[in-house]
Amino acid sequence: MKNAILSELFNQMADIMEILGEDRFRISTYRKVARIIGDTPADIEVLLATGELAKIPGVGKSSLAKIEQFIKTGTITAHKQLLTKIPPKLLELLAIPGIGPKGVKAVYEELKVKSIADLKRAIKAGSFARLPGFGDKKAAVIARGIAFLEKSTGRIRLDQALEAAYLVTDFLRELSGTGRIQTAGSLRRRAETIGDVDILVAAGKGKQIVQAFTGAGFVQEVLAAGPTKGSAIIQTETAPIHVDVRVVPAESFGAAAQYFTGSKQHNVRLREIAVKAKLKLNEYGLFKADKMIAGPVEEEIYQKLCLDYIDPLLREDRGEVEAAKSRCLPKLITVEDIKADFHVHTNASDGNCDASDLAQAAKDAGYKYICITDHSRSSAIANGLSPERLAQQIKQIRKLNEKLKGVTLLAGSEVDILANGSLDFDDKLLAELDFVIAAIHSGLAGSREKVTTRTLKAMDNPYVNCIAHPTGRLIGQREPMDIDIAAVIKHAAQTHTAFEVNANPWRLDLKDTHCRMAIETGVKLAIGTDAHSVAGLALMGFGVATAARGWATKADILNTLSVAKIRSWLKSKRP
DNA sequence: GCCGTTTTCGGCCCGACTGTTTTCAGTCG
Repeated sequence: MKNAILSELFNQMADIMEILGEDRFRISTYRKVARIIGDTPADIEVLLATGELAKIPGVGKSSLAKIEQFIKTGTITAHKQLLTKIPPKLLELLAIPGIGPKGVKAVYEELKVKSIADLKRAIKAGSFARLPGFGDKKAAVIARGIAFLEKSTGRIRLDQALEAAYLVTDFLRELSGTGRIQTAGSLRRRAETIGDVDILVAAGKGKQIVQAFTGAGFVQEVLAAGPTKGSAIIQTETAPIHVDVRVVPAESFGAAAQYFTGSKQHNVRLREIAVKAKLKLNEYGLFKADKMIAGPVEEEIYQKLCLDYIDPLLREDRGEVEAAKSRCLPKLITVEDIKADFHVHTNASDGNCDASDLAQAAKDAGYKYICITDHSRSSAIANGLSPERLAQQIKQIRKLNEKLKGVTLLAGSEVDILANGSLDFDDKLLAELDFVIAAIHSGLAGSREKVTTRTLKAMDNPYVNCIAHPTGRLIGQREPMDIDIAAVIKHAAQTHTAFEVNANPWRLDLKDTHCRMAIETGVKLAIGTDAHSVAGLALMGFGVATAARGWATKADILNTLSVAKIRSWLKSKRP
């Protein structure tokens, strides 16, 4: 699949054009095309061949020609030509917080800086600060930016961002004079990774609130502190995290929540609609001439723009604005709809509690059933169960069920898909189980053909109900397998196999766009926390949010079925 | 480069904060 590299090439062309100071609208067109290609789960080659690509708004003749040239030849002439105009390493400077295209252009032309290493030397030698328009303070900002870039791994996981958000919101709540507090930005949208944490607070005295925040004990470094915005690096248990606190007047709280939740692209769409209706939309409200017609309440912004309210989870400019206009947004899955967890481990394999603990915890969470899915024998590191131990566990679970009231344990297994696509247990044993999830745990770096074939073959087994973490990625740590996602989704629909949405914030696998593709193909999703402890069950919300970001409704999610209905759904695949 | 319910040419979303300024450009979100 060439989507990622192609998206990168368009972004790179935009970067270079920015440094060269070319027309900004032209540049934003390149960025838009990059985003469209990067966002789509479908293979760009297929989209091009079927003519679908040409139909996407924003992709015009010129972009289409470049994409076609890349598919045919592996390069884009325009990209190559742009690359001759600047040293390629110069582009890495754009990642430094505090320096943008104009700054990069200046240090390149005036100081012959060609890389981050060059820039560091120029700052140290003092030549950077002597450039017109720059100075000692700017030099210090950039030096800090480079240090931050070098030590940070980039974006953080959802659980880390939430930890920071709780820390700061709890602090703000204790201050006098603060009203409503709302998390915004990519965290509110539950994007899979978070750049920085945005928190809104309604209050009159902005400067005081900002000063209190930037002076708090958890603040490591203050980046900015004005009358409405404070920006700081804060120290959490897991990582240093960039947090922005914005103070807004109560009458603008809804507009600010809308504005700062984004995404950027979603907001652009909304402001375009506003402009066409001769209105102005900003973080203070929606205005007709100078009169505010919406502001305190977020829902009213959408209402006054003649749109249905769009859930933050959908605000990515992936068709939600059109759907809101034509009143056909999906009714998204919520945690309240969830009646089960499909993926948990006990101390029989690598978990730290037993099945009865999990049953009680599931009941406490308001679930009707929970599926015990310990590892199979090939996952030796995880103390995977032998056939004998699994048979034993099934008996135990049946016995435990006789005593349980209000909650049911389903006997399951997370069965390894072996190198040749066969399963770790034979069919006779699998037939004893209520729910079988198959998973690849080894050979994840295998070829596209190999990992795809393994998964396809596993789905052919009549006892496999679900594929766990289908792409195998670990966010920020391990790339997904090079699997043909379109092919496996199609086969899942044909074989009546569900796909897992692994709720662990390290995984979120399937991811949002793949969830959407599965749903559109008619594949059911089973959300599993992959919990190894009672506390792990609480990760469910991340999985629900990921599915909802893929436009999932209650009907798409197996976790919403009653025990009776899930049993009958599971039987329908069996011989 | 893209697009069209005022347009096939002339537009294309909005504001805060900072630093180096003497009224604003650059960067960021």
